[in-house]
Amino acid sequence: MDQRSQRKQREYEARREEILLAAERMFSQNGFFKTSMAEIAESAQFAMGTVYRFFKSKEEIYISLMEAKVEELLSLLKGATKSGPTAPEKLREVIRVKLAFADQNRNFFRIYVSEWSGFEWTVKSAFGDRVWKKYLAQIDLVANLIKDGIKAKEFRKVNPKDTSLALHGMLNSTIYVWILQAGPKESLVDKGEWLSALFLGGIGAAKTNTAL
Amino acid sequence: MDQRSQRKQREYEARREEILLAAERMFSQNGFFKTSMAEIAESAQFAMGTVYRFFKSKEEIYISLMEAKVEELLSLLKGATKSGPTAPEKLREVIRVKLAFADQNRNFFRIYVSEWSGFEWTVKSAFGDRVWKKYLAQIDLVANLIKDGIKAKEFRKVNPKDTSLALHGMLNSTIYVWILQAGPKESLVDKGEWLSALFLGGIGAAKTNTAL
DNA sequence: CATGTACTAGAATGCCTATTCACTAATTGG
DNA sequence: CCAATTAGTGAATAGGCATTCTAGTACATG
Repeated sequence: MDQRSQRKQREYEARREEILLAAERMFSQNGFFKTSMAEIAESAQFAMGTVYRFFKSKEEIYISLMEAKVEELLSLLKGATKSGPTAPEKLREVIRVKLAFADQNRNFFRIYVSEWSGFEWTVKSAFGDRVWKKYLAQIDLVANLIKDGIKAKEFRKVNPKDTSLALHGMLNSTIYVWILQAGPKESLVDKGEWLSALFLGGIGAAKTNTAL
Repeated sequence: MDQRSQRKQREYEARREEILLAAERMFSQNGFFKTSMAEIAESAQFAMGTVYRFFKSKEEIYISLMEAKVEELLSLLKGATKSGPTAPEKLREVIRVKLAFADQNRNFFRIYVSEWSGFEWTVKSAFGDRVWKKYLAQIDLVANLIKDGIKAKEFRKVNPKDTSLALHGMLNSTIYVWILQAGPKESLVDKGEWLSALFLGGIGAAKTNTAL
């Protein structure tokens, strides 16, 4: 009996997951508005009525999707900020982790980067708000890392939050164009090294910056 | 007779312009999909039918809007790349110009940054394609500047295109968050200096990079 | 078995909104 | 001042799509 209901529970989750995966596929192809519930249902191999047993609305699907992934990324990044001994090393790990995640989750990132801000229309809803806050949490996380680095004199004095923001922008645009253009050959993660170098040392021709 | 038709011409343009302005207002508030033709018409103080005398479709309004602005920005940037004597100085000017433009065109930038890529759904149409190309032209413009700087040993050896892309990402995310959060007090352009410094010298604590 | 319960299905509903249309008002040239 | 052309109007049309509803099916329970 308990066994039974456990299995049920698992199956329920599995189905829910399948719907989310299907939704991710469709959203990443056509964006939120141009994806219809019929398409999601079909792609998940369920009837529309069934989809509605798992999610109250199309928006809820979308938000669930975003929230789960953003959370996952956030926790990965948290791990990264605890990796190496010095701030620069931690930072490099952060960059690597984000790129690797993007590599692994192209569909999601397509949505994420292209609509991350397109929240205009959702931000008001309590859910969208939560996702947005988690995005800001990522920025803050790295901002703190930078702050520590400054204290340790590993970084020069900059505004941590602005700097973190700039870094994320750098990464996002790199990721986005990579997703749009790259075949599976080029590795995104490979760009991590030089992005780190760029961020740490800048583009200037000065005597090699040894902060690395 | 000729005089008359000139005046007509001018008035026609003026009305068209008003519609575009109204559309910009609405799109920047609610995005493309959540803005209805009725709203645009009302905001422009015309009837819907009239709007359709000027534009074939909602999409055409949107694209016209984007195209005009992107073009303007592109030509401003072109000017900037011809400003100072050295590449780093030109680069600083590029950054300043883009920030100033964003400052002046907040509504547009709200759309631009949040949907720049959201072209998923339009990119196929010939128009959207043109806009996208002009965006890439901006990237290339700066990439060339960087290439020149490398030749002149003012910059270290980097991949110009990737670097340009990273710079634009940095700027875009900075701009976007500024638009979302700032009251009119803080000046966006003021951030130009340190963004230049960040990009040229990085965040590392090394001996001051004198490329500036 | 008989009966209730949980799932699944996909057609029907109802709303929303881009676009068109039949009409009125203005302008123009003679 | 009068056709005739052009500009402007907003209600009607039409199609799309999120959501709901009714009905059928498997499965569990007693």
